[in-house]
Amino acid sequence: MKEAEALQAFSALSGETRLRMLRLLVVAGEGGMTAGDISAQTDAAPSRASFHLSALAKAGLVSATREAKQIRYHVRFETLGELMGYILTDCCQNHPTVRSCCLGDQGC
Amino acid sequence: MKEAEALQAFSALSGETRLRMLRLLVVAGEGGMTAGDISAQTDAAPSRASFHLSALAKAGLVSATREAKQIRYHVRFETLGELMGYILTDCCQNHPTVRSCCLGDQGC
DNA sequence: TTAATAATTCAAGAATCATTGAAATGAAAG
DNA sequence: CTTTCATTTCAATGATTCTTGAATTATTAA
Repeated sequence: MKEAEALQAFSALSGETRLRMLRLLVVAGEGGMTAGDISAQTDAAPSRASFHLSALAKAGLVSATREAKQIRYHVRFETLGELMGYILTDCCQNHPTVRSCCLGDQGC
Repeated sequence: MKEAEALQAFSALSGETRLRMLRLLVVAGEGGMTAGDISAQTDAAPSRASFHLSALAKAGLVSATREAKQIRYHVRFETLGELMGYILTDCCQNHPTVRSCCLGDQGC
């Protein structure tokens, strides 16, 4: 991940509504969620939801696929992993204090 | 780390100047850097550097200590580790794809 | 084709953030 | 005590970003 992409990802994650949307999509898992469901569950008007979802999509944090009349969104864990890698390696040069976040529950 | 702190951190990292400042401080290591050095090495006027450094400090990503006439800044790896933990655990629920970023060079 | 539904795009104004230069603060030296 | 140096704070302007509602596109059904 390049600096420009990381900046875009940080920017996309730095809004309350967008972070909540992403977390909703994480909980939704494989099934994802439609734009309408996301709009409803975040109390954001459709145009506002669409605006924020497209910011997340532009940053590669979510993907969108049309499904009949609706558009279904999925979280893209790959990009989140790359962002983690950027922070850990490019930004923090693998500093052990940062790296220690990896020592959680299910090890690695 | 709470959501509000994570948002503040993402916000602090979502600017080119601030990300560059943080990376400078990572490279500087234990010694840290003075506000003047950071200002000079980023081509940012002193007031501008001060503005961005205080945003980083407010997010807990850097610390500041006065040293005679100068103020020395250090990166706070702890906060960066907590941010990584937030993304991995709170945000992504330890999803293996995100977790795989931990499998780099010096293992864990 | 027409109507209905789901979502996006657009335009306007509101709100927030960044930049600049000048003034103020804090610390050391003469 | 005054001056100088390093940095921050302040105020004004400029630039982005966010929000809202209306108009538009895309899809399906009647």
